[in-house]
Order: sequence, then structure tokens, then C-alpha cells
Amino acid sequence: MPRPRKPKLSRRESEMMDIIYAISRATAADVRERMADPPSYSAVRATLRILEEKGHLSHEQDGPRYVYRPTVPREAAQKSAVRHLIDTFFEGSAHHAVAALIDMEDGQLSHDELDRLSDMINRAKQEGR
Amino acid sequence: MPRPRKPKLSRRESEMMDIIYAISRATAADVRERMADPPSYSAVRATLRILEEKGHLSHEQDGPRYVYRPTVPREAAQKSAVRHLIDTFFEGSAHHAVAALIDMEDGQLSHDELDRLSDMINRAKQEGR
DNA sequence: ATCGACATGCTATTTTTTTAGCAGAGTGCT
DNA sequence: AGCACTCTGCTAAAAAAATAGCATGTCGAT
Repeated sequence: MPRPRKPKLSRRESEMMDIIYAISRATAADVRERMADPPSYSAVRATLRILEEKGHLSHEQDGPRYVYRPTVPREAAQKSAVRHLIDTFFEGSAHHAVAALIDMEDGQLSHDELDRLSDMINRAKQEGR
Repeated sequence: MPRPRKPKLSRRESEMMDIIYAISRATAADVRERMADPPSYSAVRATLRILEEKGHLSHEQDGPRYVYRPTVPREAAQKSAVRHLIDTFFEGSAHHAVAALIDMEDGQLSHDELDRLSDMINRAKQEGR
């Protein structure tokens, strides 16, 4: 498998990638809008161009403007993000992570949501047998 | 609340912070050891010093060497990391995240672990009432 | 007490990132 | 057509990050 060069992301770069993953696809303006402490519009575009060069984004034209989207599908990126989170903060154990999540969102998760989670777990039990 | 200056982290900096969170406390050598594509020992130390200046780390002396630990307690950092992950990849919903986790780790979660999760959920239901 | 193995402090330099600005092109409205 | 607006392309520059190297200090064993 000839892996394409995907250098690690710089601070601004990952900030932008995160935004784009969050909203799936975005124009330069979209991205800038959501940045915490946004640089000039121009700076945003420049960075997007670099991200594209590095192979993290691709764009399609929508009328006059570029709409960027990740080259790595959301789901895949999701997985490695989750993996990384678990490794850094939950001793590599998904179980710990789920626990922390439920705990952390205590009161934020509605009763219905909790029910749905129960269902999932039960299903997992079935399958895991 | 007088904001402590905590500028955003650069690439290397967050790489190192992640490592330190993963192992709770670390010397320069520990950190370097775990870096994917490590720079010189010297470079690692320099970055650690900067992280300390920025207020993300503090060190204590252990014999001849410095042992660094995060100033922000693991649990707090955990929370914001999780929050961020959820926002970027799970439309801000913890429920989605838990679902993905259970799904993703299918077969990796033992029956016992699943049971424990059920318990947690039930407890959450009680409290949330 | 001296030596070797490691540590740190610091500084200087290179490299990467981040940024802004200007010129030109496309769109759409009047 | 002419104008206002919004894009992009490109370039140059400032700022931040990453790295290496040397001087120095400490610990422990011989």
C-alpha cells in the first residue's frame, strides 16, 4: 500500500480540519466564521490550499467558490480520533471511555437516550455471545 | 475569573501533552521515547520548558531529573477533550458518541464490561429522575 | 577525587506556520 | 455595458515553532 504523504497537521490546520469535519463540507468563509480567533479571510484560504496540497482536503467548485471536504471519510477520521482519545485519556480501554461519557453527561442524557443505549448494549451482548 | 494565559498548543506541544496525559507524569526521555518521529533529546526538553512557561506543565525534581506533570488535572482535560471530540465528530451528541463507541469496539468489550455499562446506565436513569 | 553518564540552562539557527495584500476573474443586478 | 461584490491566485513578509549544540552541574561508582 503506497501511503500518500500526509504530514502532521499544524495548529491552525487541525483547527480547520475539525471544523470541516464538524460540518462535513465548508467554504473558506464557513470555516472562518467558526474559528475562535479568526485570522484574515486570506489567511484562511491560504491554509485551506495547503491542506489540499497535503492531501487532507479536496474541493469542488460551487458557482464562484470552492467547497472543501475531507479526503479521508468522516467515519475513518472519527475512528482514529476516538482511538487516540481513548489511548491518551482512558488507558486504551473503550470501557473506561464509555463509563466516563455516561458519567460526564449525567443529566444531559435524556431518559430516552439512556434507554436507547441500554438497547445497544443488550444487542452487543447478544452478538458477542 | 482572571484568565490564565494558555495559548493554543503547537503540533509538537500537543503531541507531548498527550503523551504526558497518557502516562500521567514523564521525564524528557519518557516523552521522547514515545514520540512517533522524535527530534533530538534537546528539542524535547526545550519544548517541555516552553510548555511549562505556557502553564501547561509543572515539574518536580526527582534526583537529577525533572518529572513533568500537567497542571490541568487529567480529569478536566479529559472532559474538554471528550467535549471537543463529540462536537467535531458526533454532532454534539454524547449519545451518538457512546453508540459509535460500543459499535466500534464490538467484540472488544467483554460481557462483563457490558454488564457494568448496563449498571451505569441504570444508575443514571435513577438519578436523572 | 576523579571519571563517566546524564541532566539541565541557554542561545543561536533553521524551518515551518501564519498571515496580509494586491491583481485579476466571475457573477449578477440595473 | 458598467458597477459592486465576492471569489481565487500568488507573493512576500512577519511570527512562531522546532531543532541542535555547547557549557555546566550533579550523581554514583571506582
